[in-house]
Amino acid sequence: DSYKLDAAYISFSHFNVLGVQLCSMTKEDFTEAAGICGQHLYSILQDIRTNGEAEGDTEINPFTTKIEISRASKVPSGAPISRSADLQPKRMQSSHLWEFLRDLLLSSEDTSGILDWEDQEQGIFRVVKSEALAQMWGKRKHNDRMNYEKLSRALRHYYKTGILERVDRRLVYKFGKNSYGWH
DNA sequence: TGACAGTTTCCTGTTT
DNA sequence: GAAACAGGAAACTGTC
Repeated sequence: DSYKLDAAYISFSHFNVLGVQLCSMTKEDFTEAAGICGQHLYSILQDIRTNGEAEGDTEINPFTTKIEISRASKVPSGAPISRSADLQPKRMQSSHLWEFLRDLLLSSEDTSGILDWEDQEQGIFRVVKSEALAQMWGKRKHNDRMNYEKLSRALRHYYKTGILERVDRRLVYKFGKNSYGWH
């Protein structure tokens, strides 16, 4: 968001490295790994290395933070940077429930009042038709036994990870600090 | 093949 | 009484 880049076009799979390793990459290594955004990303990295944190950008980017937490911890220190033959960026269709809800809220298609924003600026939304929503989710996951009880249990797991925050109202949820893309 | 994240399923109890 | 919420526990599934 800060650099007006579409994260979907960045090959994050090639950056399973520590910060030290990242900063020691040559320009050729970096641009090869980063794909079509390589040149631009490399100049941003050089700027950060030279000037420290980008001016006015003291917040942690939740997207990159997510990558660090979920991927980097699995890579042993000093592991070589992967060199996949396929360096083309891939637009993955995520199957995560909260992203499904987010995309439904943001989509222009008619959701027949199944899910609605209460306050988009704060990320607060309401489930209007609980069972219909569960059926949509079940359809996405090819699971015809899905229901709202199970869906809501999955949503409650998000409270402890900060993807969602509690709203003490029935059928009302709020995106938390570790969610993104709904603003 | 094992570890892990993200659910899914089932359950008991509570609140609205 | 029904629907929704809360959260523990274990199983399952896809990815790395």
